Amino acid sequence: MPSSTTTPRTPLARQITEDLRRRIVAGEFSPGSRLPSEAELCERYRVSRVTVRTAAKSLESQGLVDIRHGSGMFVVDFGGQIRSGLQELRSITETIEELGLDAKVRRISLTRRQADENECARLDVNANDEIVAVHREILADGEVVAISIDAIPGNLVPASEDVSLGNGSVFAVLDRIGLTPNRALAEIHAVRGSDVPIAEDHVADELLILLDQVHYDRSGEPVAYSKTYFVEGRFQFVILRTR
Amino acid sequence: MPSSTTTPRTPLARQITEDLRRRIVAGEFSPGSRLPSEAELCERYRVSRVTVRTAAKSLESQGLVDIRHGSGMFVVDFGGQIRSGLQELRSITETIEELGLDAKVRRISLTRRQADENECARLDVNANDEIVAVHREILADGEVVAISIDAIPGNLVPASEDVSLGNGSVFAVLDRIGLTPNRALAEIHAVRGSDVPIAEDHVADELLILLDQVHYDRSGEPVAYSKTYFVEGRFQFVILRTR
DNA sequence: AGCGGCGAGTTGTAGGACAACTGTTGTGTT
DNA sequence: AACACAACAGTTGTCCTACAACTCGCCGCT
Repeated sequence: MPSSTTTPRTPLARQITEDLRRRIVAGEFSPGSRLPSEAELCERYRVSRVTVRTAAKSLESQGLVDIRHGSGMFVVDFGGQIRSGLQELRSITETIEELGLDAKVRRISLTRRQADENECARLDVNANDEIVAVHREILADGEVVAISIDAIPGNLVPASEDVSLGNGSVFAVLDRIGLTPNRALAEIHAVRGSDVPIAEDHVADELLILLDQVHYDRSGEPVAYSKTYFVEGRFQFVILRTR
Repeated sequence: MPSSTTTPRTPLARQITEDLRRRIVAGEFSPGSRLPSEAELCERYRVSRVTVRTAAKSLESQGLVDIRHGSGMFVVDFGGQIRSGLQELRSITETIEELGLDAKVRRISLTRRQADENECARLDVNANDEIVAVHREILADGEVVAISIDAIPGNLVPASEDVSLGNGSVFAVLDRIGLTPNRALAEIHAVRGSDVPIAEDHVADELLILLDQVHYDRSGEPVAYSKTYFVEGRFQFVILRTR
């Protein structure tokens, strides 16, 4: 491994993808309307058509736009409202705030302890290895919408970061220590409130959706294992399915 | 509208995307391994690099491969097994069969009736318009894994197709009448077996995951509204979340 | 009015060239 | 021997130009 690793700049195509995505979800282009042609976007961004096309294709496979041969690129129209989908890897609080709600996080506990059997398998660590476990409640407009358990291998997190783990986003901490997750494998399950290990009394009779996911960094190493229990009816999961 | 509309051929890039996808999920390239370089794929498929790159990018945004600048394209490794994700728009039976199970469909009923309030809103049809409703059970290896209700606006389906609707895939019928869905907006809910309208007795105590989705064709028109109830634990939902 | 073809505009594909990045290999220094 | 660094080959990212395929409205013809 080289001694000094300079981080490569973000590719142009990705920058343009992000910019267009922001503009679309911000409503700059109304649903159903046609976006500027590839040629126009080339001038606008001062890049080649290849780059614009790469960005466009990316948006298409995200389900945000529809590219029609010979006709143009159109903003997908889902009855007037665009919602944030589950397939994009973003923090829960971010998603809540994008819906215009007030997001709050309450830390319930933060402990360093031995990994259990399940966590060992998911995170690919040895039995008895230490992990940092954070239990939290996520509130939208003062109402509990989700309960989460995040587990990170202890050797990845310096003890100095422990305190900040419970406060802000787990993503932010992972970012800071250079372990940005760029994909996750998520299982979806339906569970009863009484089966949630850290549930409060008032959810015992509720149904919840469990998002059971392992986050991987760009090198393919698992960096976090999280179980997030969403209270049915208080948080709407949406998936854009394509093709 | 022109009198004769010839369907355009499928773009090369899409064909290559599909072929590579099949090869990858079939295990032709082992997880973590490097795929042939773009230049090699160009020769293999006899297409330009633009086309190969378009296909590659598509696979990347599906979460199947990881493209690394200066290094190559690698099959994403999720602990050794690649599973079919929920974000791809394919029939349930196809998905089951890809997992190596024996898929069967049992039609419970097929009726033409007035659309209810919910269906009107989702399908954007007028109250009292007729719809074709199909109730089915989907079995994997003889066990019921899902119960589905599919609703299609009656004016879209010639009565001659009614009989085939209950037997094969709903997708196949929609294909035949030129209404191939190319995207869907899906909500995910957790429900009790006792809340499933057409449930058998034996699922009353089970939990189910409801996939509540509207299918749109390429022109953006809703062509089908389906509610699919999956028995928790018998069908594993997986989502690949990226970036 | 209706039909049909033409043509401008747009996306899809081709081919060649160079820039940026990665991993390895080799070389020189300590 | 161990380490730092330069060179290099291989790969993906971007650019340019040109043409093919497709869509849709315009216009003239019947």
